[in-house]
Amino acid sequence: MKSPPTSRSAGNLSDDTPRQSGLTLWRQIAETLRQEIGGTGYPPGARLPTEAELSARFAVNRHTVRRALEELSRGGLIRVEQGRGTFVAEDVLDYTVGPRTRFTEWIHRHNKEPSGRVLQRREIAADAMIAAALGIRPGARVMLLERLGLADGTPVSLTRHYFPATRLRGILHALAENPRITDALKAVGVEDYVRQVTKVTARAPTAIEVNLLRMARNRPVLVTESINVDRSGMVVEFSIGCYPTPRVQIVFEPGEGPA
Amino acid sequence: MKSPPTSRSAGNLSDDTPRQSGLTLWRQIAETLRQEIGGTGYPPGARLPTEAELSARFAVNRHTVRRALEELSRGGLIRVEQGRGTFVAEDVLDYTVGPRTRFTEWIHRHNKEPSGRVLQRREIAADAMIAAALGIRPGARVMLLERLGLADGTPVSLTRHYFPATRLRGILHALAENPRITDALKAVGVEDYVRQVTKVTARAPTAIEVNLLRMARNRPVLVTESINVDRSGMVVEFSIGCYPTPRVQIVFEPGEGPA
DNA sequence: GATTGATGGTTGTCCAGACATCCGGATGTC
DNA sequence: GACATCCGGATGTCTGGACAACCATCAATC
Repeated sequence: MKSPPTSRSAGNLSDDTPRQSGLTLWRQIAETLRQEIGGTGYPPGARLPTEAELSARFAVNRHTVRRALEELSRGGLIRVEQGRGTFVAEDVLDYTVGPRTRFTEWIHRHNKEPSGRVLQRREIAADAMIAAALGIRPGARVMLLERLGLADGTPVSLTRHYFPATRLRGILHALAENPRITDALKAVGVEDYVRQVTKVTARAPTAIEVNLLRMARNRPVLVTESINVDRSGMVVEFSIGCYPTPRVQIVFEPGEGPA
Repeated sequence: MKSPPTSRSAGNLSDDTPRQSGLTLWRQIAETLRQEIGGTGYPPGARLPTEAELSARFAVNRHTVRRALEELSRGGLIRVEQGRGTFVAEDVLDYTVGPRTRFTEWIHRHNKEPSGRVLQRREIAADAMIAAALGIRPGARVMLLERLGLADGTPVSLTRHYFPATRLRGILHALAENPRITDALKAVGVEDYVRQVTKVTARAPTAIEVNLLRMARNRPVLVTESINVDRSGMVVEFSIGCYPTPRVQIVFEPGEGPA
């Protein structure tokens, strides 16, 4: 059907994109699609042609199209779903990290409805990392709360919160009754707390995270580690949060600051 | 040479890893390598076997090995270099973002020798984004400094700094004479300055960034945007920084803080 | 009416091969 | 000695094909 191995440095894509000699095919295809998506050719949420259709259009093998789609997917422009198709990604959600970051207010600020799903709530023994963050000895009792955060029903965060059980008597009960962490802490006597330190990294998501956050496997998650202290400086919480890019991006804004 | 299509749900990898039915081959291979790298089988910087050797060892096609390596590379565990081989990644460098973040001190804190390479230093007209950040009108004169930061000779940051030229008379000359930004600002009368806001995102790197930062194409860069103000609150600098993951990770630490 | 099963369409994985591109050392040349 | 060239080895790109896994829908069955 086609000429053999195809000396790839000449000729044209059957469609509009010329085969520039210096650039690989999949990059050219990715760039073409990127422009079409950016140029209102496809609105957010719209479905792209299938891989077979695209490979026919650009007159390349399906794998080459897949390479281009993977690139766009990693960049966050599209979302690929097995058995369904590929879709243009939705808008991003700024996550403003400050001394007083609260989930509910974050989502409300974006005119969306916050909700949450508790995945775990139980007592565990502190490992070395948790102990160091909370300033307690390894093995001490720690309350773990794992929560999936949603904005208008779509997942935007996956957070694990660790509370020092001995310091905060009754925190497990309080967490069971109060969906909001701020309320639960208030119930055990912590009127106010501020974020002391936040650490940000990016990495590939785990399978579980992909599932819960409903994100593509090949997009990075932003990972934050933060320590919250009360007004007296006592550590009341250590939390690790995962956020799907590019649905969420992190904005940091230092405020008046305590200590 | 091999049995046909190979019903992949049974049998063993020729080496040590069993073909668990539920897991894809490339994931199993990635996991095996991940453990071997983690378990001191390969120290940081060590070279892994070639793709051909690995595909022979696991008795799979070279493409399957490549898929596994790509995964590890995206996760930051290894670094793949065309024509040379694949290597175990080095340690990470914490980038502590605080009100008083200075490049030189950052690197010194890690017992490394800071150095830099100026890529651009010229006057430009402010576009909308820069103007908004600096609080000046679009089109106003702005001094641009683009710099590659190195620690012990390896690139760790790529930053673009924008200074309001009319406010900071003589800044171009000062920058030409002083390698350190802190010194240059001091030369034009800015004794001290603090970071007002920092924004963090992750995205795929551009080709230029891959080159300058000597990083893998398929690892994300952390992107920061920050605004620095002097003691009176006047904006003296707006900067955009790119940092290669996982060589660099960002730690935020709010300090005493001003305003 | 609800569950089950079949079917077609779509993305995901794996194989096999060919050639391009890049790196680095060896070799040859001036 | 300095420089250019060649060449083997390594990763990068592209093709072509086969099948697996998953999704949505519709038909058949209970």
